[in-house]
Amino acid sequence: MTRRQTRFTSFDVAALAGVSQSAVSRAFSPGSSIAEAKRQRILEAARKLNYVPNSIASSLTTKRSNIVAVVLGNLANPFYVTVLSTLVRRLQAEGRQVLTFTVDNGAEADQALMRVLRYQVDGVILTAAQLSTRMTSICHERGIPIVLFNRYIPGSDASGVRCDNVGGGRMIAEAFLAAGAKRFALILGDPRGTTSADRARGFSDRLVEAGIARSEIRVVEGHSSYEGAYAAATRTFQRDSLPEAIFSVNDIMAMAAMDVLRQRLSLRVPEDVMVAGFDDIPDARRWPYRLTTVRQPVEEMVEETLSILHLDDPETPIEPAIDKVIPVRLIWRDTVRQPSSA
Amino acid sequence: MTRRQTRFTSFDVAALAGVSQSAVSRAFSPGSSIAEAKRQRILEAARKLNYVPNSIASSLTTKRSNIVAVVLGNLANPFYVTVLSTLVRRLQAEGRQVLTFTVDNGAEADQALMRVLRYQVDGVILTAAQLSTRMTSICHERGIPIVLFNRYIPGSDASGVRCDNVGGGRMIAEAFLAAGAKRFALILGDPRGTTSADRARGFSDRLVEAGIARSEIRVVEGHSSYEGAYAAATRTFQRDSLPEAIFSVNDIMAMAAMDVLRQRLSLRVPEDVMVAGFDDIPDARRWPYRLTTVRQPVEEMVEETLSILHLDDPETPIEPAIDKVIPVRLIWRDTVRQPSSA
DNA sequence: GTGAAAGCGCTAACAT
DNA sequence: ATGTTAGCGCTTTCAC
Repeated sequence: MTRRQTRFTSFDVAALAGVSQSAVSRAFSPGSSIAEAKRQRILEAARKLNYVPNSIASSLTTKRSNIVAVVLGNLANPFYVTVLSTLVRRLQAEGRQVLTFTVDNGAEADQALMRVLRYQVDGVILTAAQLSTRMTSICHERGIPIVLFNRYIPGSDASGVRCDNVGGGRMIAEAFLAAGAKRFALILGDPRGTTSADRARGFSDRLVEAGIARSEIRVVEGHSSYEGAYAAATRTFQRDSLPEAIFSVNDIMAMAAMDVLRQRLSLRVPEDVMVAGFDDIPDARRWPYRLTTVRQPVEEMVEETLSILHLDDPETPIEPAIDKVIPVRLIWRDTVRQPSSA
Repeated sequence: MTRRQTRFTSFDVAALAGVSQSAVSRAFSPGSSIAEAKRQRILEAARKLNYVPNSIASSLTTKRSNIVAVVLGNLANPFYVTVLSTLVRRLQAEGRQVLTFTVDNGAEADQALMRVLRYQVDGVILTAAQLSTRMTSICHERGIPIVLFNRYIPGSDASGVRCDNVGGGRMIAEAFLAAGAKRFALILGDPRGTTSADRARGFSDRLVEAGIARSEIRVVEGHSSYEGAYAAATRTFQRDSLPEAIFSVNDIMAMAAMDVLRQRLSLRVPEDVMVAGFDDIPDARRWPYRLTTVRQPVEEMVEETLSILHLDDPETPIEPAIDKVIPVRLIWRDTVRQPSSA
């Protein structure tokens, strides 16, 4: 089987249907003025030739590709899998394509972006990566809107959508406080990301407000991954010096902590140690975790992201950086003792 | 901030560098004949203007987009997350982009493909979806290679890469047999896919060869998802009529079965009931599952897929449908009793 | 090695 | 409503 060199073009269809080439173009552009009968004839001819318009060619003239780039950190954290699949489903539904990129967690996305820009993408959604301000201005110069998903870059003029990370951290602190905890541990994620830092800050600040000394909050670097947190928890937690409550800035690390507690130290959660996470990923909702956590409203965040992108009306000037913060809520499950009053 | 209408083109760079436009093109095409000094001067000018070549325009002439389409079922099964991320990493490394598509599990990918074809993609990788033979011939007509990942379409002339599903099913049967099991259950996945059917067939055939009556193999529809399998297992398995060994055609459903067994029926695995899966997803490797399973060699399967795609030399005629089957191996963990001899 | 010029397959004025 | 024409930003002969 050899490859045919040239696929059919609108000229071929035009010839077959006995019309002009521009008529073919119109037949495939919703809302353009063409007689319905003629359009049908053209569509018929197109079907015979298995013709579909060449988007590459049309992008060249319209300067719109209908492609959106999504830049992700690694997919080891199920939360970002949910984000990606929500984004893909949503964008596909409105007839757009998704160009997927991964960059190492916390690495600069500049290089990836540079490559993406060649494709005249209509917009960029960036999650889990750093971005230089030079890069954001390059995008702006070209009129490519870019929105940061669940992170912000201090001092940057890029828009972003995120959930209330600080508020979520506070909620966990309050839950622990209500359960009477006095000694805490805090498992941190990616040190370069604002997300982890914000959640940690909300948590610590609330504790300090309640009169807890900072020295009563042990800080552990979990590196945002199950493995990283598992190793760190194994090193840090010993039967003789245990915190009463552990807050992990994401669910995947909270699961690792629970595994260490229960499997290696034969401790019970929440009776011996309480644990809480952040994200509300599917895995942590189920037995044996049933994790108390803060839910990120992914659907809503995605809608908000898309609305900031303004994919429909590219003429809209890119808005001055907006920073949309979406409220979160606490999901009570089984890993934090709940005061009976609640 | 308003959007500038036109980004810089090779003409702008040429003007700034005092050369012809074609020189600029050459400066960005590795291996084209241009004096090194001149190329540097051009690159310098390009940097000043933040110029990057427009891939859309170049695709129009070269007929190659450097884009590969990946069509996936839903991402709820972590195995496909691994596949996607391996594919993305690998393709990115060689300078290609990935256009990601999802279609409902088992649904036809025809429509998605039609859309993808507009983008002159250099190749298509299809996982977890059905495809009409009409569609494969349309791709072939256009010289777009397509490879089926972990599935095949009987009677189709599309190439495919898959692991030895039948062989893997047999391995599990043998493991169960060696442990002395006599009554079995088999949790099926997507009824429209060949993958689930092949694994099930290998399993059943081996048992029958060993003298087990087909009536001793209870078949359960798990619909390929955790939730589906959890519901089915809850309905099917009761304390008074239990199989001795359960084979689930994928890990995610095996995890669901274990959860039902242990949490709802208070049974022990493997002491009371043995369980085995297929895929070897990260989650199932860990406590509390430690699942005995068949590992799919994803990296190898991806390499094979890419090599069949022949992205580098598009002139190569598309090979007659090749059906590459990669051997698998059994990963012994804790959910199947292991004869001490082994 | 380098520049001029002819497309690639479309869309968008512009006529009619 | 329809056809004609001029690009979109590149790559690629083809001369020189």
